[in-house]
Amino acid sequence: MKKRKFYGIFAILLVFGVYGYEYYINEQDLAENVQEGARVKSEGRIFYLPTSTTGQVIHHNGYSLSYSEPHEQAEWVAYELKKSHLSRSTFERPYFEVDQAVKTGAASWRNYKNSGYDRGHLCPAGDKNYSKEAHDETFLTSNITPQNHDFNSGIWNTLEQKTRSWARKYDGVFVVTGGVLKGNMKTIGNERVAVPNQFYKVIYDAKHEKMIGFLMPHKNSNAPLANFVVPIDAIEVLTGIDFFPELEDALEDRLEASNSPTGWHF
DNA sequence: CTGGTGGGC
DNA sequence: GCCCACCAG
Repeated sequence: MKKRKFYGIFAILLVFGVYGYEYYINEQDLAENVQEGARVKSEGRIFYLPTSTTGQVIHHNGYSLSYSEPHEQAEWVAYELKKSHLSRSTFERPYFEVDQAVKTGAASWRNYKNSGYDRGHLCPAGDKNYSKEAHDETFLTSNITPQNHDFNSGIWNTLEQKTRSWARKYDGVFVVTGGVLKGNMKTIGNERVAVPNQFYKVIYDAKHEKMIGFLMPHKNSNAPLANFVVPIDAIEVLTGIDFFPELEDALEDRLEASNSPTGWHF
């Protein structure tokens, strides 16, 4: 066997070996994620979900959500983004499916057809590329909200990518995200899916005990992400949701209202 | 990465 | 309903 050929085969085996190991590790992670009531037990840590203003909390394998029937979308979606979830591989986009776990009936994807709005993921598919099952689960309509394409593919996408980079840098983060379902909103489709005027994202770094919140108008912007940082409390007042109830008091004081919270590297 | 449309069977 | 090609920020 020639040396070049040997190294070629060796490289291929190495690549498959690494991906195989990551797949094995991720499957173990999924099995360890026990969900009970309003709590998610993850790696020995009890993670309290946000409060629900709608009374309809649903747990999927990769994320939980609180569904607002009047707005035909989730008021929040919450999940842990582990460092081990980050993956270079990707999966083919499946078709959107109505979430059968929503007892009041989740919105149909047809509301979005020719609406001029994207079917915008709340929990991004890009955060779930560690397995096809987890990836496809993000294509339930309960995880979707109407978004301007420029916003979705613009600054919102930038924030989602920054979140992934923080998960890599800080060894995982917890994420809660959604549209602000308040005030006068446009609707789309027969089921009148509300188009939020603002979107928020709350990110919690459990390892370093720090938290950051973003509030963005529903329009694209070229401004730096740091310009959209707000105190978590401001998002709570706006939405009526309590994020991370058991941690909030201790961390809230530490989070300054400034545009560059300590510890978060932009 | 984030998404869309149109055509064929 | 599903799959494919092709498109844009």
